[in-house]
Amino acid sequence: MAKKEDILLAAQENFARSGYAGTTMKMVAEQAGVASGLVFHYFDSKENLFMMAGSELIDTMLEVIRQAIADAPDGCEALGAFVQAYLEFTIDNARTFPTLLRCSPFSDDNPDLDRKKIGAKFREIIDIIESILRRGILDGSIVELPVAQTAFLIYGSILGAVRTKFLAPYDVPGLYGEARRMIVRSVRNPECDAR
Amino acid sequence: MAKKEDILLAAQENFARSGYAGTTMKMVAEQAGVASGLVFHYFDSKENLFMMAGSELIDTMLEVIRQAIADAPDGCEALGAFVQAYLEFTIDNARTFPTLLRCSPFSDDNPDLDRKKIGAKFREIIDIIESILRRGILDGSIVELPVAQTAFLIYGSILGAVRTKFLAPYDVPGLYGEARRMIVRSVRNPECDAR
Amino acid sequence: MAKKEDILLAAQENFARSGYAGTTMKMVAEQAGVASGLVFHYFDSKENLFMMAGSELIDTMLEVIRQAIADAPDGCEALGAFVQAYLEFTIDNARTFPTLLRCSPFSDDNPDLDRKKIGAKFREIIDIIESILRRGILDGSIVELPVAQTAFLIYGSILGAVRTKFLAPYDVPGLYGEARRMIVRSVRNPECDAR
Amino acid sequence: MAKKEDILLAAQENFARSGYAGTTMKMVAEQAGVASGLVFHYFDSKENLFMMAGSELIDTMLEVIRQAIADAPDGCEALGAFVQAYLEFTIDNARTFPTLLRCSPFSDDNPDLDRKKIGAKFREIIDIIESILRRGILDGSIVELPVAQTAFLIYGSILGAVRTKFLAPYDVPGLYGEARRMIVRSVRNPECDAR
DNA sequence: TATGAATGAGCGTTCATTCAT
DNA sequence: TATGAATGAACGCTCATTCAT
Repeated sequence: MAKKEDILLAAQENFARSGYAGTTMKMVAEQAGVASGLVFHYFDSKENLFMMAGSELIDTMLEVIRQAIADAPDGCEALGAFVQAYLEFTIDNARTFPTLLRCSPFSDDNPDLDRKKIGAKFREIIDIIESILRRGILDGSIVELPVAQTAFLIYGSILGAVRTKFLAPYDVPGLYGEARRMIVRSVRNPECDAR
Repeated sequence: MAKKEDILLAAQENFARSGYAGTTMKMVAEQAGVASGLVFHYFDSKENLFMMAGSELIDTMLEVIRQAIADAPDGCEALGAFVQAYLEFTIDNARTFPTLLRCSPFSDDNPDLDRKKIGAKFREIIDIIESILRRGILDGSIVELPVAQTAFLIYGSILGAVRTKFLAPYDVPGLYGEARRMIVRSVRNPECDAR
Repeated sequence: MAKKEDILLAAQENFARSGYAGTTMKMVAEQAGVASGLVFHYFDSKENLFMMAGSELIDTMLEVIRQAIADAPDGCEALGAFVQAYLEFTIDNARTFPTLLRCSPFSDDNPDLDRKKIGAKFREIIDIIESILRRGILDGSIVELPVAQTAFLIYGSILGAVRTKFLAPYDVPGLYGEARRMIVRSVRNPECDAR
Repeated sequence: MAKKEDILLAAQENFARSGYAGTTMKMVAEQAGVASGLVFHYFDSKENLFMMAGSELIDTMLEVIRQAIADAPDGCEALGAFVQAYLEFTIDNARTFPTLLRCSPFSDDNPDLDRKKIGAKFREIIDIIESILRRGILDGSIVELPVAQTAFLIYGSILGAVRTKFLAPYDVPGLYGEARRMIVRSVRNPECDAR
């Protein structure tokens, strides 16, 4: 049983480092310290292993995020807490997180992959942002705006920052802090006294 | 001569559709209507073909963008024009543009690829945004903010919108218009009367 | 397990018959009756397979030769035994032996090949000849001569005979017997009463 | 016309350096400073170019050798002159000579090559050695021995020395001088007072 | 004579997957 | 549960050769 978890962790690290095409089942098996056959025994196929690796990450992340926004006093603060929790999660899981980037529906890693199942989980993230926005509009901390589009754009902005940090070869100090500020600024109601 | 261009176009479309790993040299050759050897004759290797395909796209795009922002009256308007030109370019080149996403330094397509040369061209885009921001801060149309980080974040936001439109399986009507509005809103000086 | 040996034997025969460039991995796999992937599974690359094929041959040969010269009463007789054992080995292993010719450092088969490891084993052969010569000079059965150069020349003469027999399209009956006689004659001390 | 000679020289140097399989027609064309098509225009095929390159070399060498042995007083001296001329030729043409090794019927370079025509020219070399041996036996400077086999063995010994010098990674100072001495010693009539 | 664009068969190699043990 | 031998389709790439100009 422990070996199944070893394999999943090895997969997350390898997919994070080398992408889907750049990761071989043998690499995963070797890093996990098992025979390659066992990887198939537990995970059936490379595609499935990839999705399982991503699923486990996103489940963990959703839990962390839900806790982080639970106590926010208003929508605007909830949004700030959301962004912060998301960005912190990427840092706390720096060795595995890029797998989540790669298996997301916004990724360019491998367009042939069937992302239906995992797509639903990413949809949950968007839905959380939407509900935060709605709450903020209701309580006056966020300006009137189209929640559906804005939710996608906010998520896109977060991913933009994460991609810059994890994938691009540029060193941009203070990027994450500025990202949070900028996102909040782009939706906050100026007549509100928050933050 | 014409065949060289046929190959480049076929490459741009294939890389856009199927990604780096998902595109084979034979696919490119077939779509271009040439023997596979000719692709190597002109472009030496798959990696080089990929970079050439991206280079040609980004050169064209840079030219379009520079013209678009040339006549803007102030920094804030220039930023709006920049975003609009970028997004329009992705629509006008919908069949080839994703190649640019994939060869960018912010991509997760293939981490082993050497993006040095093309990275410099993407750096140019960031630099343009930076100069727009500086101009806007000077002329009062944009609030005081750290230009380096903000430039990256704005570019990340644009890419977020583009990824949502081109890669993700969600249909979000009006996304591009809202993206422009949101980006401008996140930096505009409210005391200014622009737009 | 048995398949690994099948592959090695098939490689030895193919490299012997067709040379390095003229042998394809598919030819080897087919003759061995396995899938081509298995050849790489066991031997990693064509170059490594070539070297392994040669190594196995030379190890076997060195053993045979060392036994053959063990009981010689003097240096001159030892040299005769050496030459005879070498030549007999080429006949007993006629279908595989040319591989040894081709992977030797004296070969013109493929100058790009890294012959370092196998070169050391060929060096052992030269060393054996040197020690035989020294012994013969000491016991008076061989004339005074520069052992280093002579060892190389004797080995070269043996190879000359072997090349004539295996590679050249000339039929020269009695070549091997005459080769042995001539080599011994070229170093024997005439004042000695041997043979 | 000069270009044809440029190509031939470039071929001789490339085949010498890289062998038959390791030399491409493009390499030859580039070194000769011509388009690849011209190589085919003059030489039809790679195999033919190889043979032409070898032929030109062997013709030149045969001429040199014939002159060298013309004035020898007896067979044994003629043999010494032959060996010396051969070895000197390899040094004077160090950059091209290995091509001759590679296209000889004693080579392991490429067993599929049709060496019929060039084989005849190498046969001439063997015949020269045979006639020298016969002359020496007649005039008493060389011991009674089977001329056919011995001619092959002497040529093999010479090639052994040349291979050691040109192909093998060993540095053996004085090898050529010792080769000549050893070859002569292996056939000279001791009752004769020569050299 | 001279060019180099164009062809396409064939190569070494990789790797997801299967399966006997 | 666990191994790793075994498969074979598919890939990037090479290069001798042809041919229109």
